[in-house]
Amino acid sequence: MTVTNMSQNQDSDQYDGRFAMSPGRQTRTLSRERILQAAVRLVDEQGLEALSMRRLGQELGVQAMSLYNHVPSKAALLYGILERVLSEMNPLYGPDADWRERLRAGMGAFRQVGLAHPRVFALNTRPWPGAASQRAKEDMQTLSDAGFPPKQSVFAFYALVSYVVGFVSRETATLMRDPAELSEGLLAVPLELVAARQELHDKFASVAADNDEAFELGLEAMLDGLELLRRRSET
Amino acid sequence: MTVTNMSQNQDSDQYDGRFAMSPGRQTRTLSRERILQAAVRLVDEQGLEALSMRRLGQELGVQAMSLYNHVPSKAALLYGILERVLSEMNPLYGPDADWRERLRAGMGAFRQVGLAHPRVFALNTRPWPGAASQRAKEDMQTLSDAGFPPKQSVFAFYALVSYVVGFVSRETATLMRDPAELSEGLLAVPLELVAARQELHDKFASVAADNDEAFELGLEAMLDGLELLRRRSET
DNA sequence: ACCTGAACACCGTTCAAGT
DNA sequence: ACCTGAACACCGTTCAAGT
Repeated sequence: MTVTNMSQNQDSDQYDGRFAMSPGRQTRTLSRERILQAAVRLVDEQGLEALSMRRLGQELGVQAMSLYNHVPSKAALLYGILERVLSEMNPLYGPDADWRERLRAGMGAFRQVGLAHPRVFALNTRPWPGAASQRAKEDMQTLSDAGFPPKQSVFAFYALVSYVVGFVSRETATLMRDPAELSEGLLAVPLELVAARQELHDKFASVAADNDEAFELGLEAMLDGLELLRRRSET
Repeated sequence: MTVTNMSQNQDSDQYDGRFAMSPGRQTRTLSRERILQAAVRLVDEQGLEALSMRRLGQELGVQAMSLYNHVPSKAALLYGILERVLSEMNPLYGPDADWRERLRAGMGAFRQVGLAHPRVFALNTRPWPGAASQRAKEDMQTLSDAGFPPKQSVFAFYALVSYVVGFVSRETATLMRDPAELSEGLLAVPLELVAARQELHDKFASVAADNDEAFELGLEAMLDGLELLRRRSET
């Protein structure tokens, strides 16, 4: 508001502009990495609706337009977020695990990243980025090695991954939904329906609670079903 | 701008405002029903991103703000769209169909509405509206009648519906995606990844094509797995 | 009761300009 | 090479005003 010149001499010791930098924390220089990191944090904390270029810039102590020097568009940013999050997948199984153990681990790892980043999970309808499609290839290979014919290896993988995607998308959607939001917020579900759902939920109170158990039941059922299929196609 | 009184007499015969009404087709009066109908059509044709209050108003030959006389918010509008589309579900099975046939029909009907309205399907992470949650109850009852213990009836239903949701959301997402959009449009998938995917797709060319077959394989596997479970819990 | 126009506080992105 | 400010063409929604 007062003097604005003398920008390039730094003889004054009190201020070098570093500290006067507005609410955001602009200390290190901007980079794709730093932007994605901040974006994931913002979405984790405030949800996808809260992510705008302006808001993200602010978070990084920078003008919105500066982001475009490192990221071509918001769409690319979203894709980068998905990529970053899915690359956290880390299925654990021993070297001599059978196909069921391997696929169980793979699907479990996928669910875990969903639970770790529930508000990011909605992005998963995009084509899978590198890390995830690498995982897909591995799993299909596992199925193939286990004796599934080529076509069935693909279909069996689709079957498992469809189940997990569906399960986790319901799970994360409910995790993110506080009851208040249900009736008036983003969703605007009519009130009588909220009541009806409440009733249905009370009815199965303890039941609906245990997502882990529900997840495993479905996963094991699918694995059992696929095992039947595998045996049937063994010569 | 000129005279503004004489509002309640209607002696002028030339114009009653009906024909001077701007590009849109404002013939019948506005109503929630008419709005939802236009909204579904707009989303079916142009996608969810194209649906804005202003655009929808224009489609109906009316100012955006007029919509708020019949619909409380855009969120409510979206929910209405989902409701309307999901109410099209119509599973067909004979009166003496067993649980597998019933569930197969139920899940098939769900997939069909997804295929009929691929661009609407993304809304399905919202809590299910009346028609769909009625269907859910029916299916859980079927499972219960077939001998599944109460808890397993719920979980088995979740398992099936999770599979279908996951499958159809991948299916509709790919249906909606033209290759051009992949690399530059909304998705902004990096080019080398597009190539990699192309390669993977070519590898399984004829395979990936047949979604119907893939869907049935997974569904039957799940049903088989659940049948094993059911038999196991029959005393 | 229903429709409108102007306004508010936002968006993503382009572009010319600064350093 | 990277950052900025102003501008453009949009958003959803409030509110006072018209009929």
